[in-house]
Amino acid sequence: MPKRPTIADVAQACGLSRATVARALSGKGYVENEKRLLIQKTARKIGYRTSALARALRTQRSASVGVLIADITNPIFPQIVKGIDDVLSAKGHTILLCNTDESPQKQIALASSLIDRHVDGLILVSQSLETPAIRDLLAGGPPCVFVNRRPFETADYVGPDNIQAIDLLVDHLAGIGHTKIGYITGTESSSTSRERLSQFSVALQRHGLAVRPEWVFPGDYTIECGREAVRKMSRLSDRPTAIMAANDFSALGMIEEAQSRGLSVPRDLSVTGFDDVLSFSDQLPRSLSMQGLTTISQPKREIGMAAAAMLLERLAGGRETTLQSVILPVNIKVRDTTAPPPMGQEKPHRTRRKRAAR
Amino acid sequence: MPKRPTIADVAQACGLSRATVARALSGKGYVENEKRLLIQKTARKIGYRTSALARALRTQRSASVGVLIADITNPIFPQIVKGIDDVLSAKGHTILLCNTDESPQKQIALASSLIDRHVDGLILVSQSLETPAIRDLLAGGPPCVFVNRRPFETADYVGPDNIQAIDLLVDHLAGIGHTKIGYITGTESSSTSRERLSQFSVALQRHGLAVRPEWVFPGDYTIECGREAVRKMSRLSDRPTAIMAANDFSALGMIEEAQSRGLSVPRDLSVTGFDDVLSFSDQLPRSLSMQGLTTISQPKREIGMAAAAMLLERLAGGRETTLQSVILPVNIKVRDTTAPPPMGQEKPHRTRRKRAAR
DNA sequence: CTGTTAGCGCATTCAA
DNA sequence: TTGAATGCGCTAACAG
Repeated sequence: MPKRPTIADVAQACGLSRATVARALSGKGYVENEKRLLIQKTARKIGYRTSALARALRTQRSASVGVLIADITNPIFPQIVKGIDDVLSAKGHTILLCNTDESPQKQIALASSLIDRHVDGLILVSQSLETPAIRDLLAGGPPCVFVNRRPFETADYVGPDNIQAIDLLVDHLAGIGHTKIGYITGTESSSTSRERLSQFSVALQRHGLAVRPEWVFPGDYTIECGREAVRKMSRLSDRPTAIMAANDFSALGMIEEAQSRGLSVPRDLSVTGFDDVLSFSDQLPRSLSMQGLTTISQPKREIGMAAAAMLLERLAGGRETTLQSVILPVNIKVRDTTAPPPMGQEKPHRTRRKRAAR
Repeated sequence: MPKRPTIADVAQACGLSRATVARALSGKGYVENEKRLLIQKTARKIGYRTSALARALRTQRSASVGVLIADITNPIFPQIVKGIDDVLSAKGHTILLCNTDESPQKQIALASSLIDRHVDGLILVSQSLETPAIRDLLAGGPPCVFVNRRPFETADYVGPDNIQAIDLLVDHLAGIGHTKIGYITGTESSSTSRERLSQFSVALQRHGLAVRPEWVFPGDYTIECGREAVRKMSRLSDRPTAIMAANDFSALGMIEEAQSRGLSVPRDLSVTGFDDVLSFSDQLPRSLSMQGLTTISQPKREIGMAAAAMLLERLAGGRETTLQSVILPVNIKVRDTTAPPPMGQEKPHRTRRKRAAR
């Protein structure tokens, strides 16, 4: 393994001092033009590559940022990462991407590792931060921006507008006549999940409806929890005519279980999702994609870009900059899994008022 | 921004020398047990974190490996990355993941950046390496393992068994009676794509069939190229009864365009894909997922794990270890898009011989 | 067992 | 404009 050339090697090859070479290569400081050219040429010739390690050690800046994601396998995350990547690489930062697998242990191990590597900043996507250990760690670490889940109020944050999202869904369902609306939650620990649930209640009230606790099914973003919810529901004597799921996977599970029990979606039961995970299907005709799921589509790439931009700002401005919070608007995709409730059971009625655009 | 504590700080707080502290913290070398405990405690107290930067600079090992992927947005890659991550993080390596977006410029920029950061190794997933620049760069860089595409023979490589895959597909189609089989290629520059195409020809011959150049449609892994292929095909007087696509997206494009022209898939035209991108749909009943695509499923996670394991071996053994190549077996998923050819046009016939399992 | 010393490769001050 | 000298934080001899 041939040792890689250093500044000293270039300097020697040129008969100049290391300092001069360093200046020539970094572009900072005065160097006679002719020598600069010579230096650059020989550097290239002998295959010199500047060591980001040594530079970072010296300058205390690594030009890298760490990104923690909860599950690389979930289709919404790559899109967010792409957004982050697009703005960060444009500014010369390298992103170190790590997958925490929703595990607090991995979370702390990876965050430590990134901090040890002197990342200039951290972007935490959908991290729950349940343990105090991780919070202490972050407190002593570089600036960090939270995406999708906000562990505490005083933190830079970017996320979709959950309030608006729930409103859109409830308005849609109530608008086509549903009065008996259920809900499947996400995991307890997710701030996002709590926020959505609480807005669910608010939105229902706006339509003169109340939350029925037995129609709120605990979930965890999996297909299985959707199935389970339908099983539970079918044991009830008074059943909802529509159920909103915390994400698309739960919604798919519901649809499956409902169908296997002879319930037709949306005729007997309307179902909504969240995330629009199968969004590539927009490129295909309806006939080809699976039954179109009525769902909320979040601006994934924009969320990533906003988070990256926020971090850059913080990196430039230091700790003093005031805390920020960017909430991005979402869209509802009304497709095939929602319809008016079964006749004779509910009468369609008009929405009391159209909610103002936000 | 409070400067982060260094070994010197811990040493001072303990009234010991830096060397002793270093030994205590790294666990190497002799340190009196009592002092070791004291050191560890104070280190924790003042929030000391060892600088991976300085250590890497000193030891010339960064305990990190760079992973380049072609498109983080394509569902097959996250799975591969997960496999890589699983074995690498278990060994204490951090993975630096970068997205080249299929762009040669990004590819070279990112590879440079990773090498500059002294990654111990590189895993290149589906990278084309068209430019000599990148090949020179890699030649001077750390050990690297190629996944899915192999730029040259003398390289560590992990990938799916393309030969077997094509055989499975052709055997399946020929087995149900097709004699007129077409093909949509992937991008020219991909070794994988070339390998598959060449095996396509071999497999056809084995069934006594010949490749018809006008039935080989150039493609680029997109939905659109699938549509285009069907358009071209429909201008032909003598048409294939089955077309194999280089990946699932092209296959979807074909199905769409075929249907919009009033052709029924699979009654009038059989279609196969490659990758099994919608594999999560296996968890759902057929009725819910989109029309089940007959396709090849590769062991994505295993591919990632094998690549990581190979790199680790190379890191341990040095350059001397003999070059390796791991080819992993694939599966065919026969679903709803393939059926015997239209009657009267082709007669079902028996496969000449069953190909031995590989 | 512990401390002293000397770099890893680079950026940066200060003199020349 | 250039060169000599210093140190970022750590590890690895080596000497005590």
